[in-house]
Amino acid sequence: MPAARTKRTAGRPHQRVLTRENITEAALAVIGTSGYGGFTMSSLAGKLQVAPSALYNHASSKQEVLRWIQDDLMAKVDVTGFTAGPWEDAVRTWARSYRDVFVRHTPLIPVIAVLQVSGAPRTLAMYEAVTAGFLRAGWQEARIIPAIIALESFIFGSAFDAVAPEDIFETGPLTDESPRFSSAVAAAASRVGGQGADEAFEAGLEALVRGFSMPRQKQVPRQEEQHS
Amino acid sequence: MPAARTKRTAGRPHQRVLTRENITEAALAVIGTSGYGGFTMSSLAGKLQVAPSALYNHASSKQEVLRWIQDDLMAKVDVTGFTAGPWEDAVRTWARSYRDVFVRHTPLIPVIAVLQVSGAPRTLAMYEAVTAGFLRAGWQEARIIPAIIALESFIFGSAFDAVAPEDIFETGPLTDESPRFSSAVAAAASRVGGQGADEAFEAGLEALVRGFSMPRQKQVPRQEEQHS
DNA sequence: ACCTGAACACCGTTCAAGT
DNA sequence: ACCTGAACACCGTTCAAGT
Repeated sequence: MPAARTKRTAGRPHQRVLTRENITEAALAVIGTSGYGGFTMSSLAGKLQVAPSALYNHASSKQEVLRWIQDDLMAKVDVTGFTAGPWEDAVRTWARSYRDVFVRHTPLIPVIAVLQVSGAPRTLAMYEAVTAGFLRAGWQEARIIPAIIALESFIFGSAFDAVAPEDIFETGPLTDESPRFSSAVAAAASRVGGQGADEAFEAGLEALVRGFSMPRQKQVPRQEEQHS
Repeated sequence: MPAARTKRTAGRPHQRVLTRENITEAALAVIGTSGYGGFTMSSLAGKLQVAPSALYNHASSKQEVLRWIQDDLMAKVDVTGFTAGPWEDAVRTWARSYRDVFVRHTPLIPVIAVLQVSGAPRTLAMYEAVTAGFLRAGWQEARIIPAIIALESFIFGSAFDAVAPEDIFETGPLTDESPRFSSAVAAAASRVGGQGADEAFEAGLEALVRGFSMPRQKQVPRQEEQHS
């Protein structure tokens, strides 16, 4: 790594260190090694080898840096399923990758919920791809946004759940006071397969996909052919 | 024996100020007026008219106070539907009140996700009531916990969504780059009814209820009639 | 046993001063 | 134009000293 860090890098034009891209990249590096607890403006500045105050010439606040990270991560969400194949499969692929991306970034979820899409191009691109897939599957236009929001709510909540300790439902000394719940926890834990959070996510995803793909009418329908 | 005023004295027993109940109550008062941004150990101590350091004789950390609040709020969630009537209605009542309670307390959601039920008696009582309702509806025991977790994930995510500004989906100058999404946003916004978040919540809740109440046809052996 | 006040080790952010 | 270093107004938490 060359000592002279800013000026003339092998004939290339002058490169600035503190760009949005560099800051975002450095932030992700800090978070990757130290987590969000270790992500401070000071640690970020240290990674970039500048004084903390220098960051404020390029980002208006730590919150803005978090928004940059958020939009960056959104590009990693897999929307390829929405261009071909059944809607159900596309939603499953999208939802799983969406959750996987944000499981490691749960502190961003409160940021996402407030994020204005107008300033987040990659987030917007994701929504466009998802909407296109819903239209392609024949969805009525006015129903698409509520459905996307509902799916996202489930995905964000599931990301939180995925980082919870495995034993949060162990009732310990209070088992006698919650016999049915304790028994249900034991029954769920004894099943094979991976983590409890994954099973819950898959169960909920399946319920949502089925619930949304059912013909809508007021009564709970009898079992019926859902889609060709 | 000198005036032992600590316990069991006739007349007016000495009342301690800094009990778990008092601290929780004061914390809720501070949050009610100043929000979570204004909720600090200092402001909490001010409300109780003690020095901040005094709190640490009764709570090990701010995080513990947050856990107390969380368990306190859980008692407000309506589980009455699970004792009588159809499972679908009980879930709807429960989910709506659960979301309503935590919409004003979204900063607690990361706390809840990690909360050990063994130290949260009211949280445990809620789970016991919900589990009893699922059993009453004929649910297979091993499926109950994943379904509850999935519903909770949706509820927590929806609580975040409910506090988002209404215009987060306005595409502004980027409308041309996301024509289908922008059009869908406009179509959803033009509908009657309350807020977009409420419509999304109801749509997702309905999908989940339907999806979970459908007979499962795929991998699992046949299931008995769940509800009459 | 429980409270006070000072202190500690941090935060994010601002700003005059430099180049 | 952009960085530095000091400073500001906070945090949560600890602890010796008091009663």
